[in-house]
Amino acid sequence: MARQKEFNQDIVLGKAIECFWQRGFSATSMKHLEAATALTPGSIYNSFGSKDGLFLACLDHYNETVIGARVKQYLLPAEAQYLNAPLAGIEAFIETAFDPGPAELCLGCLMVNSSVELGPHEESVRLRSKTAMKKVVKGMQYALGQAQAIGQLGNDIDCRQRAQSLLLLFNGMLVQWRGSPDKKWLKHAMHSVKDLLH
Amino acid sequence: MARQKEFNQDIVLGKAIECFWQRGFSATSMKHLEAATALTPGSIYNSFGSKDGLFLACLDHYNETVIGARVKQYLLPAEAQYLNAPLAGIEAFIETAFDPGPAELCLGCLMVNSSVELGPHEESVRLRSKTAMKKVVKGMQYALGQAQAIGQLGNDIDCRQRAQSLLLLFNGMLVQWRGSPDKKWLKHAMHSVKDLLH
DNA sequence: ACTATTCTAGAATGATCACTCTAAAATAGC
DNA sequence: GCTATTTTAGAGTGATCATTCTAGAATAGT
Repeated sequence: MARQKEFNQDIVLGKAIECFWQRGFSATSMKHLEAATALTPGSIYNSFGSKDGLFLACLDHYNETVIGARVKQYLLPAEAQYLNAPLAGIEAFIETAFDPGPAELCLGCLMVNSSVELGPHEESVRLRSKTAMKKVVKGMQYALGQAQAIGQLGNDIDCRQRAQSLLLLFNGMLVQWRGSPDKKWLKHAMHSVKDLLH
Repeated sequence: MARQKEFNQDIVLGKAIECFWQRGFSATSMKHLEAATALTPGSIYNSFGSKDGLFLACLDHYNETVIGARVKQYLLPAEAQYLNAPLAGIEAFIETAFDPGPAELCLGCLMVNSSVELGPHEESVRLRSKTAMKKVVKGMQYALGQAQAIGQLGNDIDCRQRAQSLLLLFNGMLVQWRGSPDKKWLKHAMHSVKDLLH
C-alpha cells in the first residue's frame, strides 16, 4: 500500500544478535546497533518499537535460527550422520558450541548470557530462556532414547533426568568459557560429558 | 595525618556488592551505588577511583567474604559438622547457594554473573573469576579426598576431575536459577549432584 | 592554635543514553 | 500522474551517564 522496507529483517536481526551476543544487552547501545545493522534510528524504532523490542526479536530469532537449528542438526533424526550415533550427536552439539566467534571472542549462548544478565528482572527474557532450554532438553532426551533403542545406552537410565544433567553441565561449560578463552579445560569438561553418556 | 574516613570500607563494599549482584555491572549506575552506600561521589572516587575500581574492589571482597567463607565453612576441615561427612558438606555448599536473596531475587554468584557479563572484554574480571573458581575446585577436591580417606568414596575416582565436573554442574545450576525463580528443577539438579558423589 | 593534608557535600561537567521529530523519498492503488 | 501511506535520513530531544570541581569540614603533627 505504500513504500516498502529497504532491509531484510532476518539479516538485520542477525547483525543485532552479534552485537547483543558480544556485549550483552545493557552494554550495547543504539549507536552500536545502528552501525551494525546500517539502519537509522527511525527505521529501527519503526520496525521494532524500542531497544527492548529489538532485543526480544533477537532472542526469538536466535531461538529459531541458532538453537533450533543446532538441535535439529545434532540431536533430532533429520541428520543422517548421527542416525546411528546419537551419543556422538550430543557430543558434537556440545563441543561445537565452543568454536570461537568473530574477533576470537567467547560468545557462549546468547540465551544463557541474557538469562544471567536480565533473568531476575525481566519476565520476557525468562520466558524465552525457559522455552529454549526446554527445546534443548527435549532434543537431548530424544537422542538418549535413540541410543537406548539401538543398545548404545543402558535401559536403566532415565533419559529425561540425564538430559537435564547434561544441560546443566553444558550451561556450566558455557559460563566457564566466557571466563577462560584458553580451551585447556574443555578436554576435561568433555570427559565429564562422556561420563554422562554411559 | 589528616581527616579520617567516616565510613567503614567493608560495609560499603557489602552494600555495593548487593547492587552489582542484583543488576550486574552495566545496569548499576553511580546513583544506585551512592544511594546504597550512602556515600557522595567525591568519597567514592576518592576511595575507589572509578566505578570500575569500585567494582573490582567488590569482586575481591566478594571473593574473600562470600566464596572464601563458604569454601571454608562447607568444604575445608574447619567445620566440625562436616568432618566426618565431607560429601554432605559438598551438597550443602551447593544447595545453600539457592536460598533466595533480598527481594526474592535469584542472585546466583556475583563472580559467575560478572564473568558472563564482562569476561570476554575484561581481563581483570576474568582473572578474579579464575582465582575464585580455582578456590572452589580445590575445596571440593579436598572434600572428595577426605571422603575417599574415610571410605565414603571409591578410590578409583580422580578427585580433581570430579571436582571440576561438580563445579561445571554447579555453575550450570546457578545459571538455571537466574532464569527460573521456581525451584522445582532444584530437586532434580541435586540428584545430578549426588550422582557425582558416588 | 596553627598548618598541612585529607575527606565530604553537592552542584556542575560534557558525553552519551534511548528515543522523537521533521521533511524528503518511495511505492501501491486509483 | 495523483494521492495516501509508509519508510528513510539525520538532526534534535531531555534524561541520565560517569566523572570532576569547589568549597568547607575534620583531624594529625607541630
